[in-house]
Amino acid sequence: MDYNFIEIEKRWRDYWRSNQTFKTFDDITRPKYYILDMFPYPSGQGLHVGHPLGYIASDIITRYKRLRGFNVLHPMGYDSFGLPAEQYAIQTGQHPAITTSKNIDTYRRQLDLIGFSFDWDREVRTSDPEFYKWTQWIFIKLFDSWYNREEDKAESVDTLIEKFQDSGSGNVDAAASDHEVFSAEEWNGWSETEQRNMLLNYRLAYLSETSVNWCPELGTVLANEEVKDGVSERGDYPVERKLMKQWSLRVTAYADRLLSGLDEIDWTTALKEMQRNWIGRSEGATVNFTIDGFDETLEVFTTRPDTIFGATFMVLAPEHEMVAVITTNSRKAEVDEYVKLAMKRSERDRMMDVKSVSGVFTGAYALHPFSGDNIPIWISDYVLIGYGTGAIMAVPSGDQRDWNFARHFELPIVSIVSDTDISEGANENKDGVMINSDFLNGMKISEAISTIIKHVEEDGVGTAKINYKFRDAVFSRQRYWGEPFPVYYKEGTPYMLDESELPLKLPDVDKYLPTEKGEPPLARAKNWTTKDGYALETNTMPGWAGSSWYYLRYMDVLNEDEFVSEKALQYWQNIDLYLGGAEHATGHLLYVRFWTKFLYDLGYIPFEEPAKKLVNQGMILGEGGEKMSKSKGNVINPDDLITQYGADTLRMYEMFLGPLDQPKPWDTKGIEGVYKFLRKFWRLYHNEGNTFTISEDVANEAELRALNKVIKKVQDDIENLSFNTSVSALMICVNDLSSLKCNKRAILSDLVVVLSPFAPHIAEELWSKLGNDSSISYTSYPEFDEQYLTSDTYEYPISFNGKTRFKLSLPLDLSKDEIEKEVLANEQSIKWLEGKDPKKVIVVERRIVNIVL
RNA sequence: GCCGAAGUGGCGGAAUUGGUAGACGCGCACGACUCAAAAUCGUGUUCUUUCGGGAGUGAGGGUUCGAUUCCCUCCUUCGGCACCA
Repeated sequence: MDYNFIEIEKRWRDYWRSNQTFKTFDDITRPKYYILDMFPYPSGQGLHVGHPLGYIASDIITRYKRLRGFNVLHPMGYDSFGLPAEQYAIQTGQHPAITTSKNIDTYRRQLDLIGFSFDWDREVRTSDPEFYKWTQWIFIKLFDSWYNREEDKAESVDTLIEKFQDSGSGNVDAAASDHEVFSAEEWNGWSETEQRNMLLNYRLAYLSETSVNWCPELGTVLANEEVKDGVSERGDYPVERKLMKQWSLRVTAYADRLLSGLDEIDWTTALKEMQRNWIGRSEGATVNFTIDGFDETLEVFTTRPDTIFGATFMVLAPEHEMVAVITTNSRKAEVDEYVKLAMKRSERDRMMDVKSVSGVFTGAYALHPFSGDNIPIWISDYVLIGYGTGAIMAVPSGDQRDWNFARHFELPIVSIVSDTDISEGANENKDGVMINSDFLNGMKISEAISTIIKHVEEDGVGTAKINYKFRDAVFSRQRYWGEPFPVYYKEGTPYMLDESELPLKLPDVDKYLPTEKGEPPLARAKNWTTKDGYALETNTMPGWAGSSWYYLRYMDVLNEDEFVSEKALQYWQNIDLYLGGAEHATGHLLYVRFWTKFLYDLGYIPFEEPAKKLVNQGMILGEGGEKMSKSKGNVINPDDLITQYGADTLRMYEMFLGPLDQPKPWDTKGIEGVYKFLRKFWRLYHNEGNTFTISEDVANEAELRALNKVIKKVQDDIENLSFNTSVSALMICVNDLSSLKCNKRAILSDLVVVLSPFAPHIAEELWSKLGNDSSISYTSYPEFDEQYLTSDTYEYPISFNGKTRFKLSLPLDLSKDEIEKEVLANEQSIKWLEGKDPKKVIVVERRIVNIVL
């Protein structure tokens, strides 16, 4: 075999390892570039060809940037806590740490085979106590912080306690679960437990009884983004709503900054839109309706307060706390039954069945704050407890869902906008002027909105309000294989461990299952208490805890005193380019932004966004165009391809398949083309006998043109992440040089550098054969010479009425008139002119000549 | 239903600011080398044609000397969200 990739690739893998070629230092004399791949969860299946796609792209950029003189941070690690290892542990009794470490070894072996230039000395594993020590540390910081809305940043709870001590809660503007007004005297009179319980309303990590997504099959709660179509993302098990005491993170405090920050970063519009939709900001107002015969009021949120005179009934979510209070005796049986039914229905059923209208009248009436009319209060599951206040004022003329409900139960529909037909459906557009609306009559809708808000606020019945769709993130999991919380309980009140006691390591348990009483697996651990005998938290953190800050740890992975040093942060800053799958749009990528902003607020890091630029690589599909999966049996393993063709071929072929960010089907046959290219490349440097043969002759014009073209094309393409076209450009260049029979050092020495980011093993081999002693990785990318990219003639396409008919080579220094004259005088033009006079001749220099007849 | 991305040969795809549509590769066909095969090399390959041409970038319209590229309407596929008041 002429090009012996097996031998070559092994040689350079060994060389890179023994010479620590890719070890990265904090060299402040050179500009930095931080490029990161989303780290993988090390599953038992190992890698398929889809996984390394992003890693190959990032490795090409890394190697290119090194050639450009950048000090590149390009690390890799493992998101090594997670459900599959735990499920396996439940089945086999094997400790998840053992399975995980075995899987990591497989991943590492596979990654090494592909020739990535990671600095493995900086590897992180989220399940390593030396790593999760700092995850726990950040959790403590979250617990010890509150969000000061006046300053628009997180602060230590000490400042909040001071405010409470000095002047109570009245003047505090905080992100809170439940903001009660109390005086300094009241605060100072409370016991420590009472004070701490009150503070939980403000802490950024807090314990509360919340309605959660409970998955009985997995035995744990799930975050909203871990639930898809009412079933768990992992395993497709049904999910139900359940009230449980859970740790949550107050991510909603950052809603506005998470939104506005999107304008500052170079992420795809699709991804930004997903985050915007997920956060779901909407402007409107809350309005309080008094309930006939009760002291309590019903608060509703509406984005269309202008439609208030069209409100002919109210609807509460079945779970709403007022339902039990206001229901009249005569309606009680029916309401109870409806509530019971609604609670029993799974999320999934509820979603499946959005069309049908159902609901029950409570027997109670609210008073319209302006008209004073009695309006009936109904309950229905089309109103969600989790959004707004869990109650709405129903305006059937303006909202289709309310209209459907009104029609079904024969409730009145009052038109409130002029010239609208509401006989067949609600009018949801915002044209026209208000009617039947008392003091709003005659106003346009935008004017009516601001007017009514003013009224509502003056009358003290409501206030302008911004509402968000997304909720605080539930942060507890009833699982074993996750970070233990650094939390213990004194009489039911949570306390944080001292930092000196971190990491709080995962204890051993006899089984990885919940206890008979239904407690999480950690409750099985012996002596799961503090030194003083206080019970430790038995929940663990969710999978996304470690990934919310891991990118910081790479900068300073061995630091035992801090999660990352200021010095490392000052040099490396945030990620210049982050590559990963779009499936993390509303999970990881929202939380990592949240933690980054939080750490910024506390002054621990000097930037507010984790990644300046982010690219989603498209999925590689099976040969038939469907997702690759074990169950479909269409998984392509990179190891086999590397054995058959070599890693350099695999790398180039994955790039050649198509644009990085688009999904594309795998076609194993196509890899031959890239393999042939590398062999042809090899032969440029070798004679028929496969002996390295290089000429010292001076390069000619044609050879220099081919070389300079590829130098420019590849550098432009890498900057634009257009790797498929740079592979083409390299193929064209090699085809040209082969026809020119070029084996001159003057050309081939630069060419191998251009190829090296893509196919590093063969490049190193030829580089060393060219007589270089050190790795090609740290040489310089060649500069192209403009003079070989331009020419003094241009082959003009000559078109008639926009259709190209022939080509004519003309000197570039001709004027437009001269070009026109030349073209019209040409004998082929005469034929196409058919004796007619051209109406117009368009000459675009260096582009085209178009003759209009 | 709403939001986002994308539709180009038999296939993956190229055409970076409106200027030669189909680069590069796969596949296919034919040829060279060979006893033969593999490998390699060469030639051809959008469709159609009466060999002059004609048509052609999801469909239909528009702007323009000129549109894969810009505008409008629609269709399809993929991804996300989904009773969000």
